[in-house]
Amino acid sequence: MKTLANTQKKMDTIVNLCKGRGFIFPGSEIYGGLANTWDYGPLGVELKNNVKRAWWKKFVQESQYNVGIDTGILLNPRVWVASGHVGTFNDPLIDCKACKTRHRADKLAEDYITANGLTVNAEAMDEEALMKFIRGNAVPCPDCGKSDFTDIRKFNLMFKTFQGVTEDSTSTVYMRPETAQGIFINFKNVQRTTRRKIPFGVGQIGKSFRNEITPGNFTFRTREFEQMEMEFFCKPGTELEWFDYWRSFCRKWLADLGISDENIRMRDHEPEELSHYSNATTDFEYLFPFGWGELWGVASRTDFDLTAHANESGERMEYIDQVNNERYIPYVIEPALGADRATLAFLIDAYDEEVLDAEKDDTRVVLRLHPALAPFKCAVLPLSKKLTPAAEALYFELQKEFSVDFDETGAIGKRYRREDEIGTPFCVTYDFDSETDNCVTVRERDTMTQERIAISEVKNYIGARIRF
RNA sequence: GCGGGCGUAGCUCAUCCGGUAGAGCGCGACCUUGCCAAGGUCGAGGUAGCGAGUUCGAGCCUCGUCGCCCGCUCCA
Repeated sequence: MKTLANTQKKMDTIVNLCKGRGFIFPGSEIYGGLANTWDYGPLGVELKNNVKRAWWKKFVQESQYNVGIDTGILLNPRVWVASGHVGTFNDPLIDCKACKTRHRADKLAEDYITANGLTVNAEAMDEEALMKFIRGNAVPCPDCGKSDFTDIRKFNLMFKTFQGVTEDSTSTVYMRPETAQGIFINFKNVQRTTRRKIPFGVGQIGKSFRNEITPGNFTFRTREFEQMEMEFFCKPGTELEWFDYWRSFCRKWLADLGISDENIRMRDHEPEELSHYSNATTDFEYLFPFGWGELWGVASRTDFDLTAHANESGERMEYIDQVNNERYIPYVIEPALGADRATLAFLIDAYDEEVLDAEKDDTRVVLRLHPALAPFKCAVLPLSKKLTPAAEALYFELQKEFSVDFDETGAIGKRYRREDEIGTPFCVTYDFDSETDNCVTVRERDTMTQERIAISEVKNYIGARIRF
């Protein structure tokens, strides 16, 4: 079995499969679309839900440490002051009128100051001061050398909207750019109500919004996206042990769901690359057709967030260890995974083209998805339309247990192919003998092998094979 | 925002010099077959992105507009 190389051609193939079979559609299509928005279709929503379910199962349901939460997309704006998003998500941008390139005004000023050995501080300048400095010193454009810039425009990476019916500044709220802060601000609520002792974690799945300047690469980078994040609270000094623990845990989760080892790499951030709040960060990168892209960021965030919220809100964010009679602000390990990216990675990794007969140009397209992720767990296929009523009875029965497809049109081989293409791991064929022997043929996607199974056993047979 | 490309059926595309739209695949029905695609017959589906202009006549020429894609700027 040869896997198609991860090329742009493969990306196009995946996008077409997604559009053609109902995994992912371009957003707002009948209105001509809306750039970089995507809608999950009937198969896509099953796949993505399964990815989320698989995450929740391992990170919350089965975890001895963790619990779940679901917090608001709209939070008090001060949350974002505390987290630093209001400050750092505002980049002052200007365009060079001569060569039409775009620059960050603060960077321009800073570079000019360094180059000319000046002693002023660009960081301390506000918008107006920056503009004055750039115009006053005729700071040149690094691309064309001229000094002819537009005014500064603020580019806020947070989506802004208004709470209440009046659009005045006092009612401004932001749509969260990450789910993490909803967890931090509920740290005390969760700890108190669950009576958890450190270490423990809180997981959350939900949408986040970032006004990215350059989205793209299908669902890899979109302005509206879904995250699966966990904040794990531990005692200061133990954070690097837990950092390693959760890195391995994440790695195993990916492997267990069938992601190819050679398509995953772990990249540790260099000290100078680390965010201001982090003392260690590892990116899990997946080899997408467009190159290595971040899939999962595992960061040791120290006590940055809880301390920031303590300062901004005036609330104490300490944990009181009653056994050892000590109190401290916990350190945090954060594994943050994009649900859309993960879904895309699973799709790409599962995609396979199997040449069955080169001469006849006969190629089987197979999505080798882990059965737990597959949109349909099985398809019920009556061998003849005459058998539809009896096959339907089985279909309705199985549907109570898991998602099942039903297809009565076309040759049986063609129907197998259709199911292969959408990753259905099992096909249940109801034939003329089924009427008398009460058995059906269960055909497997990966091996194309068949087994005769009693109708009463089908539910258990498949049920046992789709578990994760 | 700038530069480039594109917009005809669900998909891929054709339509020669402007003469009121066609194929393959896919889809559906029926027949045939009856466990691994492509058999036969029939069929559904298009205001050529939208608008204006030129012309006797525009998918094709001109202008505008909308949208998408690719690059660049940027991405705690």
